[in-house]
Amino acid sequence: MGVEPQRSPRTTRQQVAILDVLGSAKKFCSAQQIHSTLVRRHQDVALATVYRTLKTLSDSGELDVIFSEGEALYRRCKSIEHHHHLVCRECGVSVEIENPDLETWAAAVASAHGFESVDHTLELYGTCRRCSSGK
Amino acid sequence: MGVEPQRSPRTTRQQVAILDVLGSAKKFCSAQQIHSTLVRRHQDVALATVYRTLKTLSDSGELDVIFSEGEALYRRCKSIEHHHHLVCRECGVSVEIENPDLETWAAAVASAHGFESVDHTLELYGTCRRCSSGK
DNA sequence: CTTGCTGCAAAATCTTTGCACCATA
DNA sequence: TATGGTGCAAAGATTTTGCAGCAAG
Repeated sequence: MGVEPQRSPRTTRQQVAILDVLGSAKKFCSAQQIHSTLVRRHQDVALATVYRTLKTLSDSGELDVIFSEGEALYRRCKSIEHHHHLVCRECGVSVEIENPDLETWAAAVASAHGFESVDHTLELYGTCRRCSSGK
Repeated sequence: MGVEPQRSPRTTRQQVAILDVLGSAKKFCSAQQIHSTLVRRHQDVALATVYRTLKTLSDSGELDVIFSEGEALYRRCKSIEHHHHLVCRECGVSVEIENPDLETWAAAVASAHGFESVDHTLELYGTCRRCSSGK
């Protein structure tokens, strides 16, 4: 078994601020967006630090990452279990969703083609009620 | 319904060369990889043209795109129907797979949360037989 | 001939990294 | 006070774009 990546041994003002932004966001955010939010809140953190922190946190599994249009988007999720998201294309709001059957299906398809240690990515993109009524 | 994006009105040596590389590839390739292959084949095409052509082709639906680790990977697929892929993390070989039930599930989950015009991305990543036996 | 496509180079993004300094534990 | 974390600036990587010239139809 692989060893779980460790969390940093020190708690800093910057990390707290970044986690705070992620905690109050119900959407996936890019490093740049988080950085802007921090600046707006007068809690400046260097962009490089935002990137480093997000990488560390996602490596340790504390953040979920999705790649959209060439950039990484991060979100702190409630569930630690494997799950997926229903994301609004307009505003980015996202809902955590589950699909237990998918695991079984994925494993079956994989072994049928001789693939091992299979993993999967699944995200749903749509327009949320608020955004579709807005226009 | 939306109008299907059009294919370019002119057929050029460059486009043919790019489609040829994609046609002989059973894996998802990045723009850079396609460019390298073209150079290796002495069919040089400017990198910018490769990017432009790939964008045009994927916009018109002739190419499937997936984002992996921050870069776009393209593949010309056999089926025009909506489908997914089982991709090898090591060598990139991919197999086209289907999951009809997913559409139904996605639509249900979406409407349950008030989302409209939902779309989804699903890709399986694993290690193919050749790669897992190789090492 | 027309004008869409290409090549080239510059630039825009997103992300990473080297290094000196700061601050947590 | 030791050393992990941070800030800053520079560098890397991927992708886009402006513009002049080429070439398909």
